Amino acid sequence: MFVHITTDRTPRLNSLSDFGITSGSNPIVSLSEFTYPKGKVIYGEKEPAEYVYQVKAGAVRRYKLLSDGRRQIGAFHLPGDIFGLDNGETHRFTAEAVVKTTVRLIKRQSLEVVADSDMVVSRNLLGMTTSNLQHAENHLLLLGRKSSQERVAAFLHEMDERLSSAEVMSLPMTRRDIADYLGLTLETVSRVVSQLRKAGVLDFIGNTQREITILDRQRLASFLQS
Amino acid sequence: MFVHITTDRTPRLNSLSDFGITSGSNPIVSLSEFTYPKGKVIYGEKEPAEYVYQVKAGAVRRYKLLSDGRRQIGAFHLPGDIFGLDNGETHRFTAEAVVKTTVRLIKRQSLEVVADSDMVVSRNLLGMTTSNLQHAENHLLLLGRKSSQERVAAFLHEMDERLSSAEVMSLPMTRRDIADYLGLTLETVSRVVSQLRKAGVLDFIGNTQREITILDRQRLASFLQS
DNA sequence: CGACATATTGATATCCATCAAACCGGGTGG
DNA sequence: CCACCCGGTTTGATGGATATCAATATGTCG
Repeated sequence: MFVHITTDRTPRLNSLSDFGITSGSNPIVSLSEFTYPKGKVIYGEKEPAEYVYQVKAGAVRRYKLLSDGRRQIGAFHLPGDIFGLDNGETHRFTAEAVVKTTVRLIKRQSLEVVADSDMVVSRNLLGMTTSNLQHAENHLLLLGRKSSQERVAAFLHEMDERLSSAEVMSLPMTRRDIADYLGLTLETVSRVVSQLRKAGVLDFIGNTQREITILDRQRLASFLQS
Repeated sequence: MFVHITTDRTPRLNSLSDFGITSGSNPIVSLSEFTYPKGKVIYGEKEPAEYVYQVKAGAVRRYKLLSDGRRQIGAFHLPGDIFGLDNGETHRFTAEAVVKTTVRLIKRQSLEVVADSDMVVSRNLLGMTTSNLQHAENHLLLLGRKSSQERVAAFLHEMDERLSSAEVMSLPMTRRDIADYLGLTLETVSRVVSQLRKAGVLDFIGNTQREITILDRQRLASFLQS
């Protein structure tokens, strides 16, 4: 269906460790790079899992859809993150570029071949899968039992840790994306953000609603509930 | 904190394959059995992950708690299921016996030692972790985006597949357990079950509300939404 | 049988969704 | 450079699904 490796791809020879995977023997495997425009599907749910990806620049959302269009985003992937490692023949999510995004990719099969003989790589795959699981498990608690305030606070806290450089975080995703990650509507997300702003917990920077500073991490954390 | 291996434990020598794990060399590792009464904690969140468990008889709930008591059950484990495989030093959930439950257990460390040299075992660990992840991913969609009817239908569908023997399924868990699995209240679960009963989709058997027959799988599936 | 846990059902409240309008910022083209 | 458009956001008014509170019914276990 989706041929994501098109004409302008730039194949490179590289090492697994550049992909964030340490290897005992550190063999050379082929890596390539590709850039997707904003909104482009990188792979679709149930498509054969041919590649594993690492975000080089930009952001990716990974989601499931119900037949009537309801969407649940399972995770956002930011620079450095690896995604698409489904340990199976097909992808269980759709992956889409949130903004213009450059990824590096590696053939799943080549990774598996190495893993079969290299215990270090094999352990790495298990480790990555485990951290995906851990993230999903925490998200279950959020989706099943937390209030809208707690959800938004948790999201901001997560993003603050992951992409805040120098006091300001620039959210690549829309309110709708955030809502679909948190199991809310975009209006509810917007209202809670406004509340937090009025409460002096955060503020917008300059003239955009995507650039946010956390003014009071202490108080933000107090909305978290653990 | 919790010493779950007490006096009456029955250590046995056994093979990994009896634990549902195939191994290339199939070495002998020690397995023991233990029985927990209804409601007993098997291990607590953040406790060191010393053992991996397999349900022999009974049922287990695995959950996280918020400080104010809100509970999210991540999974139920039924006979044959393996749980407690957290691939890390500590457990990320609390595990509790839903009813009187017998488990077999294996030292995590011994499993890891084998996995380090046996690629087949190693792949098995990855496979189990992946299926946990897959279950969690589907549950994210349910918790984030499905209606109470869809949730209860999905639960009944899951249980029908997993523990229905000969037309009748006997649910070991209470309405509260089901609610905490589905991110609902026990009253809402009860109401939806009543609806489904009035609609002729299911019925109670004999004189209990825990023994259920699905009368119309077709119609149950129509509540599922995919 | 009695007592306690669990389940059902009803009445009401609450949080969040939905519907709707206005606003804002960025880009485009006259 | 301004006017307009368009995607995204905010804010308001209202509704609805599910939570909460409460009473009754059912089931279980000593």
